[in-house]
Amino acid sequence: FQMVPMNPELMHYPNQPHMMPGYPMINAYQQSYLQNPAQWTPEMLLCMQMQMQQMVPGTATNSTYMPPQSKNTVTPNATSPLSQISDRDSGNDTISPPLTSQNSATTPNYHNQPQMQLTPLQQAKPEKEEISPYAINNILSSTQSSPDNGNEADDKENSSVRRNTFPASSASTKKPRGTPYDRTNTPMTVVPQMPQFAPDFSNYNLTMNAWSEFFKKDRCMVCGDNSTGYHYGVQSCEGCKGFFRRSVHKNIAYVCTKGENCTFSYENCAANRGVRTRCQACRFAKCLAVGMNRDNVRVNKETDKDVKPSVASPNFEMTSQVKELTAAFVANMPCSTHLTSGTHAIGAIKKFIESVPALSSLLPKDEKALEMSIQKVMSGILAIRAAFTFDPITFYSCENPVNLLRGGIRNTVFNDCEVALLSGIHILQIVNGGVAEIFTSYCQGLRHQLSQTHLQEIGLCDRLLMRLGPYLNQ
Amino acid sequence: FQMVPMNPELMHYPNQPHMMPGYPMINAYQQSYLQNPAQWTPEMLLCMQMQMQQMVPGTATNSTYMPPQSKNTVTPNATSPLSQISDRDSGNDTISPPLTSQNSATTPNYHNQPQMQLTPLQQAKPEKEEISPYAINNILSSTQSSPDNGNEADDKENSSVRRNTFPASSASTKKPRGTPYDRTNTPMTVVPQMPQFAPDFSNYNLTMNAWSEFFKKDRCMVCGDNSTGYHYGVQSCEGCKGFFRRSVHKNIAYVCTKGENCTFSYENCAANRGVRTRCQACRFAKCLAVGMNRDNVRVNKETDKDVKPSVASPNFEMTSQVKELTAAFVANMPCSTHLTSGTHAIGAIKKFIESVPALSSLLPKDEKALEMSIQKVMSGILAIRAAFTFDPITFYSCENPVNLLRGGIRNTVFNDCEVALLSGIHILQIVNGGVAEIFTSYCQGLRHQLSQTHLQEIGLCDRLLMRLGPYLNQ
DNA sequence: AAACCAGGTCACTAGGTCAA
DNA sequence: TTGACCTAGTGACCTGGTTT
Ligand SMILES: [Zn+2]
Ligand SMILES: [Zn+2]
Ligand SMILES: [Zn+2]
Ligand SMILES: [Zn+2]
Repeated sequence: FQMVPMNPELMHYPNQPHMMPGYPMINAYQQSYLQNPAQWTPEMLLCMQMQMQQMVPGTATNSTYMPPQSKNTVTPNATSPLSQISDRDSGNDTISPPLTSQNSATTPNYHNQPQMQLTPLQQAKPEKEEISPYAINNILSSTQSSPDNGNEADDKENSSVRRNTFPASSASTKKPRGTPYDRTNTPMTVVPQMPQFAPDFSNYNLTMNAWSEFFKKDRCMVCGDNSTGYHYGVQSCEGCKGFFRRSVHKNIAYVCTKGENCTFSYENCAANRGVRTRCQACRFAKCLAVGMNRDNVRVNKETDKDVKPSVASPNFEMTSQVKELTAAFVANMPCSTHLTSGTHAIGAIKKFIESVPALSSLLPKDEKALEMSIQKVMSGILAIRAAFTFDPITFYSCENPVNLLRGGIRNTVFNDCEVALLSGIHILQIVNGGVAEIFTSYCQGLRHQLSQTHLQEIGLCDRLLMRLGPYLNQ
Repeated sequence: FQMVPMNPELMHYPNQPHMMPGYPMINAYQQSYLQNPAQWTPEMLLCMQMQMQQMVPGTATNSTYMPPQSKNTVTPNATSPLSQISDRDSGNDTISPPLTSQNSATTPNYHNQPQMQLTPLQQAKPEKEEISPYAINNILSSTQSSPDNGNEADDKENSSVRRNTFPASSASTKKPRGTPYDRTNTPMTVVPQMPQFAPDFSNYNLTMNAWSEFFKKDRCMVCGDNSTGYHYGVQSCEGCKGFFRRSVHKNIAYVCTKGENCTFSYENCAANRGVRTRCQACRFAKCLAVGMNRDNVRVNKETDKDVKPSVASPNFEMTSQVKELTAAFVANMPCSTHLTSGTHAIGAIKKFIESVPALSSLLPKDEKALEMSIQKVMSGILAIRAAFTFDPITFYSCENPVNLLRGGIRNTVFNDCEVALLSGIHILQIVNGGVAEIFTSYCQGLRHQLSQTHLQEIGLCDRLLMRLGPYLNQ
């Protein structure tokens, strides 16, 4: 594979997406999004991660370990780490002006970024040494900030004198613990200052390399920070892990005082690491929404017991029917899976239905009739997935129903249980009109679940239920 | 290492920088600066801190967190506590006899200062106990200072009796909270009154020791006070932290009405904690300039939706002196001109100086002596041009000074006013040692100007000023 | 025995307080 | 309005038990 040199004909900035062979497409929206770390949400990051993964194998989250509940592993592609990224420039905020104060009209100096010519599918060297599990510091440690003149290659710059920043303290690149916010003008700014696309895309390779490197790291499903593995069943960072543990231990019922008007609601609040500490209620709700499991928290101290569960009923118990449905969903088509084709989808749905007696008993036994029924419900199920999970469903165009489903909903990331319930309810509506007794049970389960995880959104359950069934099939 | 005794031959005060082995060089600007705490800016202090750090290891601010495994190498070099600072008179707002009441023209009594003979690289003792995070109280409480002879190891100094020379009322060492001004409304000097250089530098060691001790503490990037850690992303003191929080919460639109006369503005902002009329607009602007992050403030009240976020940019006006200088520069040797030869340069500089009475009055009237003086300043002026304009100065090789001037500066293109001021300041330093009143005016004008055009680069003015004068002529 | 994930630790920094 | 002091989280890092 040979890197194609930049062709000015290809540059359609900013209106047209920019394409490079071997790299995913970047359009104006994505670009502006990526260049503003303050707005990053884990949903968006995961979405782009997936794009990146398809184009640049090895970018995927290759965490081999899976939480015990859901062992079915995904990892579709072989993980081949790609080019070495020069995130030397990722931490260049040691010299850059604080971005926050006066970023009004300052044109970034694109050409001061170090020049690296890397092909996207290049082979990588092991890079094994001194990898900290706290991925933040991995980013940080690679930020011996580049000097102003990126042209001259001064790899040494070991003399601490050379640095341009003010605080003479030869700051250790480690982030101090317990500091939710980044420091300005220090190399320990956590959100890496990613290289930006030059207007003429002359630094496209460099930038995309940095991004694919960034996306190699697993993200916290709650706040989008670097995750340190699975905590309470969910990829999450140390902060969200500790926050969830403390909350459950103390049995705190947070109340978001803003409610519907809360400017800190999901998308603004707990959704990204810059503001995750602003509203505890929304953060905790998000924790639950992405599937953090209270049961994984070991509450064995009696000091924790005496505190009464106050407002929100923490001990929500799934009915056996909901449990059954969720288990079947997780076993056959969990949210973390990507359905790659129509055949794949049909097979998964079929197995899913067959594992739920309450559903399969309502469907025809005949193989061919069953297939027909599945065909009828599939489009809806795919739309649900596309709307409320990270599964991109690339093989099927369902834009309209997805828009219908997502309309007016703030947090559009649902967990396995919720998606399972939505799918089950949709199936029941289609094949049975919703008259079965199990239908009511599912609806109650969904309402209950949503009241836990989406406590902000009054009436969410009703809105969702009204959109399922025949509506989805047009 | 043996301390070299003071050699009167080395003292070229005030024209030449003062050098001592093991200590950084002090030039006229730095000296006058250090001796006037009312003018201290955090940029300048940090700049000198950096110098000090290079020469006196251990002066560095090593406040960074060290992970426990690397316990071995904290104090990499010998921290030299050097002399205890006797800033009794620093917190004198409550007790305050001496300097505040009649500090009109009192010559400081240099020889009453404690005599300490310490080598700059001396070993330090831990000095760990009872360190308050509110460093002001540390300064205040350190009035339990070491005895006069630093030679004898006074590890204990537990007796509160042995106190230092300065008149000490052993009153409560705690500073009352929230008192920017004392009750008599006189300027309060929380910034400690450092020992000053005697005219003959006979107390050089003592003074430098005190300074290196002073520079060990982290400084507030906004006002130069003792910082208590990072607040909103920036090393800052409790006062600036609280001020920033309140400002963001209330979303106040400050407006500076004073322009250049404002005491908290960029050019002479900062350490003037004692000045009665502290300008909120300029303080807030400075907070933003040094990188304080609005997003770190958790705003949860909607009390203030009405007030518009303000820019709070004070509009400055050039003083007549700066105007005069700039006009002369533009008329005779503007940046757009290329000086083509030495003769050309000399003629232009001569006409430039002659058009500025404030300069020409300081230079000899005699034609030949004037020529000599111009010869002395020309190399510096040419270096300034070569460094900061597009004039190539092909007829004169000045690579080293140009590199010195440009080092660490991002935007090295200055305008006419700035180059004129730099040239003027350089001339003053060379021919006059920087003692003329116009010198201060030019420095303020430059700071002022740079704060407008190079507002990204905090401390640029100080860095530039320290490089002018004798340094440029080697 | 290596990887992983519970709980725990404690330096660190938000907001709040209230005398001045 | 200010700012020295306070308290309540916060999260990078650790340790120990469990799984592979
Ligand atoms: Zn997180
Ligand atoms: Zn909220
Ligand atoms: Zn301050
Ligand atoms: Zn002002």
